[in-house]
Amino acid sequence: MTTSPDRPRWQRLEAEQRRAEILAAATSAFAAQPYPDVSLAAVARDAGVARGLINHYFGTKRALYLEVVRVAAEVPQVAVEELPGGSVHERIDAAVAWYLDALEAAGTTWLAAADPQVMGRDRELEEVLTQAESTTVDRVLEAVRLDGDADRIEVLRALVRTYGHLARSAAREWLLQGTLERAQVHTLLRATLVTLVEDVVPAVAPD
Amino acid sequence: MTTSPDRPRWQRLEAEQRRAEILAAATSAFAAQPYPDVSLAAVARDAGVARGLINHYFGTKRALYLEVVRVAAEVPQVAVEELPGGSVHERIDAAVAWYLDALEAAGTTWLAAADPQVMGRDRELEEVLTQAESTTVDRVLEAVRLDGDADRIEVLRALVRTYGHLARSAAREWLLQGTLERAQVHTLLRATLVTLVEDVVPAVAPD
DNA sequence: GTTCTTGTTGGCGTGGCGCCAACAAGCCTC
DNA sequence: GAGGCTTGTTGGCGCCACGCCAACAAGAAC
Repeated sequence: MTTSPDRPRWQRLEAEQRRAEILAAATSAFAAQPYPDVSLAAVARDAGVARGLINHYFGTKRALYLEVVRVAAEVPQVAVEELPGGSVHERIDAAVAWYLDALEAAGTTWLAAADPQVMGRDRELEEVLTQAESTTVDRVLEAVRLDGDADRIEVLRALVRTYGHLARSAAREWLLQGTLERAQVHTLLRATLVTLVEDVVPAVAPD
Repeated sequence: MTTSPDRPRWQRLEAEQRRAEILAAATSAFAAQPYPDVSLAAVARDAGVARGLINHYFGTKRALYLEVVRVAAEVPQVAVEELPGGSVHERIDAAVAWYLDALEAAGTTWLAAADPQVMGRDRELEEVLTQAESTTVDRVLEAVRLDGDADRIEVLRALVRTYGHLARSAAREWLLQGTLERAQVHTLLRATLVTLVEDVVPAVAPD
């Protein structure tokens, strides 16, 4: 025998850590292939773990996927902490720079993972993304100093959500496709957000 | 026996028609549930057909899905035919109205099925959507009278693609979520497209 | 050293997908 | 109008992945 017989065949980790390792393996798996092509067996092999353990921690394959998306969607939020002072223009410029910094740091992982294969007609997934999105949206509203009564705030949120799609799309063109450069994306996001705040909002949802 | 014994047990259809029926059943199935929850057996039952026939026409489940997306993504393009004359502002306004008309007519089906969020790490699906998207993008470039050499055109296309995500997102807020009204969406799309053409493009990709 | 907790394993049962050979509906030919 | 031919259509077999569960053992507690 080359290995001593009393050497543990597997290591007992803290639940949280083992869970994190599985989640990491799953994240890269789901980032590399579409959902149905990802086999839990492969994820387990990659995480150095028995396949059944994945079910133990996450229950179902779908639940694991949702968890991956949930975590990935929250990545850029941690970077958004303190808000800069100054005029709205300055705050917008700083917020855009933040966003791009956060993306550059996080790598392309979240762009790949946080864009689910199927968003249509999937209440649960939609829920996860909407939830993760709403925090960021409110941050942006705060950054551009927009608020209002209950009716107005819903319209403002909707507008900012659409802007969010523009932003993510631009980030993809930059980081994944390479069709735009960072400076170009910055210009695009700054200009459109200024238009949104100064032209669209007054016309669409006046105080 | 209640049925005459020489009555055919099944009807022989033209390949194209049978294919269309299966595709219709699949479309509503994929619109109703996430991919892995859709069983070909259920689709076959819904289409009144043997399960094996689906494989005969589409090969694999994934190929069927891609076909559904492909068809759904092409819906709004048929409405974009003649371009209006006049100034760029007028053309933009008309193009936006077109787009909203087309969506209103097509119903919410394509928004659900051909979700623009569907991007990430899936080369084939990305291919399908990009392909369906490119025609529309070039139409928009034509509408706003933008063109240029090979280098510049790629940047312009990328910019318009990001705008497309904003537009689809706004359409969803309007038609699916009900958080925005048509007039508000119109204002948003007009203003941002004007900004894109008059501010962003000159700064990002000058002649 | 002994016991207890619980993280971890391995395999069984089930269900769905891909494939294929046989069947038959409807057209063509004589 | 009978027979043959094309090909749309069926039904079922084999395989693989997932969900579940009972047993195992690593490491802490005492």
